[in-house]
Amino acid sequence: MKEEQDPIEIKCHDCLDRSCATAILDGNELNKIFNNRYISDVRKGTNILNEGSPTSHIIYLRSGLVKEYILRPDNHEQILQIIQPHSYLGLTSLFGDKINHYSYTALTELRLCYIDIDVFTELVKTNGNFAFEILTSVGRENLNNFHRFIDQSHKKIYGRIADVLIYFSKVIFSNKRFQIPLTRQEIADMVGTSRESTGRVLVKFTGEGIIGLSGRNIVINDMAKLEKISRYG
Amino acid sequence: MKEEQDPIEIKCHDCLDRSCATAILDGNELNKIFNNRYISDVRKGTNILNEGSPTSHIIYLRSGLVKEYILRPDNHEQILQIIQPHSYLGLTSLFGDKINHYSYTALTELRLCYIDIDVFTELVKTNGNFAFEILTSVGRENLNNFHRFIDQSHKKIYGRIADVLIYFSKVIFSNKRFQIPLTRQEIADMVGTSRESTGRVLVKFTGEGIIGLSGRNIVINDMAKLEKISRYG
DNA sequence: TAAGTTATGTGATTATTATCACACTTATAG
DNA sequence: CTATAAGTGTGATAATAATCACATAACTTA
Repeated sequence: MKEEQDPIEIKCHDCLDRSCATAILDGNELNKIFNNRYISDVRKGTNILNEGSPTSHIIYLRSGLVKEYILRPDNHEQILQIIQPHSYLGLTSLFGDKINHYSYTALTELRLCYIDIDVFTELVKTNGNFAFEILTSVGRENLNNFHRFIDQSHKKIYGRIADVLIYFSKVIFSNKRFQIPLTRQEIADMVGTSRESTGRVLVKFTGEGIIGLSGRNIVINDMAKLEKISRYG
Repeated sequence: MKEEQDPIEIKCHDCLDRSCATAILDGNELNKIFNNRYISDVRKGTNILNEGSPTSHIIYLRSGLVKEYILRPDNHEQILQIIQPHSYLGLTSLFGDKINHYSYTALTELRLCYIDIDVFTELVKTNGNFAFEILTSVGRENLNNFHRFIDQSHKKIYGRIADVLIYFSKVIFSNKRFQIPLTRQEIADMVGTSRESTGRVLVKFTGEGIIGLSGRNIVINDMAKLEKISRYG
């Protein structure tokens, strides 16, 4: 945990990474968060939360990428989503039984803010507009995840892998050229196939000139074709 | 729409079907709902909402069973969940873009309460505790659906069908003997397989004495075995 | 830099399930 | 109560992807 780049004087109010929802809070409320948060920088590969553990803090992701997953009975991971900066980790779990239902691991270096759960809950309960904002973002996130899942459930692996490539290119990196922060096994874990099948599909796409591939470095040469595969493959 | 059994004099406050969340509302707030709701009785097979339509009301399910589904590009339905009495339809969709993301069809006769969306939203925004309650139930519902989906995504059809049977027996009917309110095709639509495969599995289960089957009438003879299939099949 | 670990690629085989074609049964509407 | 539609069961075949077994490559770390 290093705080040099974020000296204690920078209050939540002035934080460049603050979430949209906090725009609704007044100075007083923001101070409540400020006085009950701590910043943590963690490195790639760090396990942040495990499913089944009690929720003591809301974790806000200021920078970096996180994978959200569950461990299946056969010891395979099922990756639910890649979480981007300016999101809260595990909000959904929070309002139920205060148990984390998913696990979180850092895919890159991260900067996190831990906010005390009671303070956060208090804000939700006393500020209906804030609650509404949080509701909206939880709802939207759920909808996205759900749709991705449903979508995939009736696609063949070609379509599923195409989806992952499009997702990273468009949503995460906004670039046709990117370095995917996942192993082949993890890509497989996202779409529910085997490592071998995943590799085979990537090699096939490369052979057909749809993508360029070198280890984890990927270039999408023919987005139109990839989208077609996503739809009909 | 018949209202004989529910004369206009019965206010929300005295409604036997009212939701848990409304326990948080005071008399004044309940009256706001009362003055902006209407009751509708619909029969089996009625389409209540279509995905893509704008959300004008919150619909509260007082009695009956509803299927929530989306239409996939290949014109097959994907059933997301069977909704039981005392739930709101489409809450998740509500807080985002005010567009219904799922379709709803009555599996049995229903009694519904339509509540004006603006009135409902107002209550959420002005009563943080109510918001919190709604958040909690949305969160829980999402979690359940999500887990069911993830669970199924790595199971073979035997396990999936077993899940459906267990679900109806335990969750919906609390009985080992029940009449499933779905066609074979709809069971298939719940678990993402084909009608034929679904039928074959049911016949196989019957042959092994795990269930008794006569049309839509089902008895679970060997719950332990069914649960084993759900886990390892 | 060497040794060990982790990640990846590839072929052969097998398991699982979709699909097609058709017979048969049960509802539903006039 | 009959005609039409909707729902269901069954066998044969084909498509899809998992699994296994092994070779190779790329990272770690002492």
